[in-house]
Amino acid sequence: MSGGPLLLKLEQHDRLSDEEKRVLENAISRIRVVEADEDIVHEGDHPSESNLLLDGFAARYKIFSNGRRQITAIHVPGDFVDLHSFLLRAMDHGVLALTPCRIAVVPHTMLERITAEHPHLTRLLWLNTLVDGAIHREWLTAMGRLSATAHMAHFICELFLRLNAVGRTDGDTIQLPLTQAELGDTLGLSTVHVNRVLQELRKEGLIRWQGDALTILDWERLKTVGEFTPTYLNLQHEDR
Amino acid sequence: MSGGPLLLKLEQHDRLSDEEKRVLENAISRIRVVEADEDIVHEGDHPSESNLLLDGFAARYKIFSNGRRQITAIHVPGDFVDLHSFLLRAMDHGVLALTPCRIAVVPHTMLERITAEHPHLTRLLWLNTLVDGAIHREWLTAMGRLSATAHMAHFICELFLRLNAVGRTDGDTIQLPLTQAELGDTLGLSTVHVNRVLQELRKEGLIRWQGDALTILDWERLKTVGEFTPTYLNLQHEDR
DNA sequence: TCCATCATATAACATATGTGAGTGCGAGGC
DNA sequence: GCCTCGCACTCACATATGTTATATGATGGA
Repeated sequence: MSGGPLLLKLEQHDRLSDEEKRVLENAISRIRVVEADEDIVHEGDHPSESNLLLDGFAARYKIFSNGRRQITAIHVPGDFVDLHSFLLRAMDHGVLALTPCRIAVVPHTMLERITAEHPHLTRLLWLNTLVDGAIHREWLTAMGRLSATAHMAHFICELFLRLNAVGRTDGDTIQLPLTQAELGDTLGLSTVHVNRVLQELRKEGLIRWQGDALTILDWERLKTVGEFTPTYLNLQHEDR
Repeated sequence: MSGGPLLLKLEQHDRLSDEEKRVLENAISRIRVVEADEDIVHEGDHPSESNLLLDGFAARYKIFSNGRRQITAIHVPGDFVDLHSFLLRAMDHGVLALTPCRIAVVPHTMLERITAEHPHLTRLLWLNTLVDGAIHREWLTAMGRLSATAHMAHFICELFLRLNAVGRTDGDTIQLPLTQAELGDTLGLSTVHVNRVLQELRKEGLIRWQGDALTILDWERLKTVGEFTPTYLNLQHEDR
């Protein structure tokens, strides 16, 4: 049952047969726990297993020599943080636990077996990495063409919907366990500017953020400010 | 034989059996030609086939209501410009022909057949979309954390290597059939600033660019300026 | 041959965002 | 109960990049 969140997520895209569910659950070799601020996978590793996040928040990131950092993805429960390492082999980035994380480990040998024997399940796993790609593209357009404020609004909208899709929202509030510095690394902004932008969203009455709890106060206006349309998240159900 | 460039590209990653090659070639239903500045696929489409670029340059892009545009990928011969539509179903972006393009069309029914019958080939196609994702991540870090000049240098290095991998370089020069406005849409810059940055790279003796022909005059320094390391392109050969 | 069009190039100016420094608060260690 | 330490927050100032406008030259159509 430990594969719960992944099942939940794959089933958003398409129906799974009972056998497929069983195969997925059997693919998990063990459960791992990673402390906050530790790497789940290191850049440059050649992992022989992939990590499915069951609980907690994680981030994919790249670091430059001089310490600048860019976060390229934020992961929430149900996300396969490094499914791509199955075929890409070398990690071109690290994956960091932003909070304590509970993780289901899936050996690549099991993934290889799935690709050999379960075409439909294979397509759903492939699809999973394609949605990652779609999110990357959306982030690229937000980074390239939105103001810092709009980008922040966009990010919050996305994260809300992704958490909502795995049942991790509480009304209009979500847990956002990032520091402002980490948010800056995510959006490509300085920490100072992240703070300015947050003040603005608060002053406009769009969000409240205290401790870890972020509440969307005006969903419609936040969406407008962030020029957000959720189609790229592929949260609808289709045959694949 | 029309699948030539794709074979070339898939074989960079791993060896293809003769049967796999045959299957791929038979998957192509027809050859299409698309004029420059026309869409190869429209945003919002639900295509029933995917497009493999044989000749020409193409760009994936998103447009905002007010006309701002962001290009999220530049495609060169050998690239599958919309393989993801096989599973994502709806196009979350358009694909534009930057030059006249010759394209091999692969029906999704054939892809489905491949996933059912040819696991290894399926993994290589999946891998292809994963490399797209790796490039997206690299672009995200370049957008978020590099100066405009460094970003431009990085982009040029990448494009050079990708063209080189499919035999489309001529010594140190490549064809770069983009306008400065298109380059701006690619890098998230204004046209004016693209021009400034190009002047700088020229003044520094790093590149020459006349007409379509871009020559890298000082590869080492260009790499340094762009903080470029090519591992993310996955141009080495491994078993998958 | 002329004209319209488009791309490059440059200038003057506006502004969004970065930088460096410092304050204050709250949590956790001893 | 004190002392760090990290984090949120703010200020003054610097600068990279955007904006608007204009000139110039190449290209292709009528």
